[in-house]
Amino acid sequence: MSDKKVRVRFAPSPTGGLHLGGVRTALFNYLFAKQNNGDFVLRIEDTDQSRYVEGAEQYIIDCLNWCGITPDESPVDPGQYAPYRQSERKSLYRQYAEQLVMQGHAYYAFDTAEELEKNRKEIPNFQYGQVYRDGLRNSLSLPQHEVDQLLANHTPHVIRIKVPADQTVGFTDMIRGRVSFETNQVDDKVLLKADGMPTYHLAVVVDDYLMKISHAFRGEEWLPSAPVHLLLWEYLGWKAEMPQWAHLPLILKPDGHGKLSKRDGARLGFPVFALDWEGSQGFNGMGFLPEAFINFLAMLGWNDGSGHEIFTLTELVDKFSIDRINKAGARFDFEKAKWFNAEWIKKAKAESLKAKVKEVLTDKGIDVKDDAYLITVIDLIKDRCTLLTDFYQQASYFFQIPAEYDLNAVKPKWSDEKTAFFNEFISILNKQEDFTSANIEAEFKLLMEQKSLKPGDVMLPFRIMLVGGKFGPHVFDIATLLGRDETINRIEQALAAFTV
RNA sequence: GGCCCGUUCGUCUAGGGGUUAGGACAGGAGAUUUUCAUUCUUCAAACAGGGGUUCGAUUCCCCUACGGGCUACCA
Repeated sequence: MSDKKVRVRFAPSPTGGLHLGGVRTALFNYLFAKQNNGDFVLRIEDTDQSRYVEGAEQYIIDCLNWCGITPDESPVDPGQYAPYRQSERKSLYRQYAEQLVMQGHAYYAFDTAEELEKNRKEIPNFQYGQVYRDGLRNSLSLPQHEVDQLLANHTPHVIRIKVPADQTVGFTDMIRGRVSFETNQVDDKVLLKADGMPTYHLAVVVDDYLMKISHAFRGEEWLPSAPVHLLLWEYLGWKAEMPQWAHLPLILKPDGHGKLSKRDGARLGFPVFALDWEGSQGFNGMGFLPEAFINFLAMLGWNDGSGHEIFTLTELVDKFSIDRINKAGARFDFEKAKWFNAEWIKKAKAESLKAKVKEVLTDKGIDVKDDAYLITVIDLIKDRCTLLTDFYQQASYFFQIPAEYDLNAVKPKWSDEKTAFFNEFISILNKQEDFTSANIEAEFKLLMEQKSLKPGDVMLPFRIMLVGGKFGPHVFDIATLLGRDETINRIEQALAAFTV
């Protein structure tokens, strides 16, 4: 690999969209490529057209872009090895499949789906391989003239790899080390389907070779099919150029058993997609910062050993190392994901949050006119927001009078003295020259003492008058920001509501 | 069933032949803030089991158990 440029490919299937595991694979691919000044290639795996979802391809690109990952080569930005959609490379695959047949490493199989179904049902541990292939309808078992006849008649058929007997094939995984398989356990996988499309097995080998891929990261679920790929690299005569593989640990369900699936999101109330997809809300829509999303995804199965957990994409590129990727699957923890987001919001400058917060507020019908005012508000409240959507609850009262008050917190203990206090406070505010937080607070406390009231008697009511509830930053800071007129207005409105 | 991969607090993990087995999230308690958060302090919480190897194994090896993945003309 030293004399070869690093080229890493990410090959998502557009049939199911991009979920958590997919984005993480993309991320690790990207980190490794960038760290080695290599290329990050996006190849779209649409071999099964029947399951293709309209718009999926653009969705994948949007997801990567949202995460800050830009492919060096992709269907929209092709490089010298274009095209990058498998469906557009269809003609390439047949010749290699036929070549394998010619060399005796593959064969034509004419069995129908029903016949195979029947065998699988009736024969325990049936697999299309060396044990049963002679009794099935293929170019190995049938006489040559019959095979020629079937082919001439365009009888539907597939091309299968002929897996050899009694061999051990193995490779060194970048994460797991030596992994090996007995060929006797491997079945004759289909390489070319009856419709002429390649299966993943053929396509991935041919494309990785033609696109000069040097390293390939994929999910652990692919490990069992590695021997087929190994054999293919060997039979095609490209063994020396086979990429190095890394099989990533799976992301598991937060509860119960198995790998994380789309249904888990709906069931447990968290996103499994980066962006909204097929009617389910993504991390973006739920109020996650892409920086936080990437950060927490990277830490799911990897760490730099320092104990640090907050990293930017750039830092990740710098620190990333394959040997620090874990072997075991990681359970997805939404609480931890939210913690990452809260950390990123706290860390962010108000200015960089502005556009996103504005969008959240606008969606809720709040018209933000003054950007400088918004910046001040964001600085005041961002430490108490976990998701971007929290900015609505935390900021709305800076822009509109509370729609309702937490009356339970004030009404039971309300008294005429308190009404008098606030009426008097209004007239003080009217006369006050400097409407600063400190001044208002001083006046408030002075009046409080004159009236022999305790802070507990009037501080909370004042907050509820301005905010509507028991939350938010220092109440006098809020009053200053609202301004004299609005503060007085809110006291008056609330007084009316409290004394009904 | 067969094959492959894995196994440290509830979760994500650090560590690695001799450690009080460390951190983070979540949880408990407290301080600060006369709101809610933030922040800070603090508590509880783990090496799957059995055999080896060794003066000594959580760490290395084997077995078992458990978990996961694959076993399609899906990826």
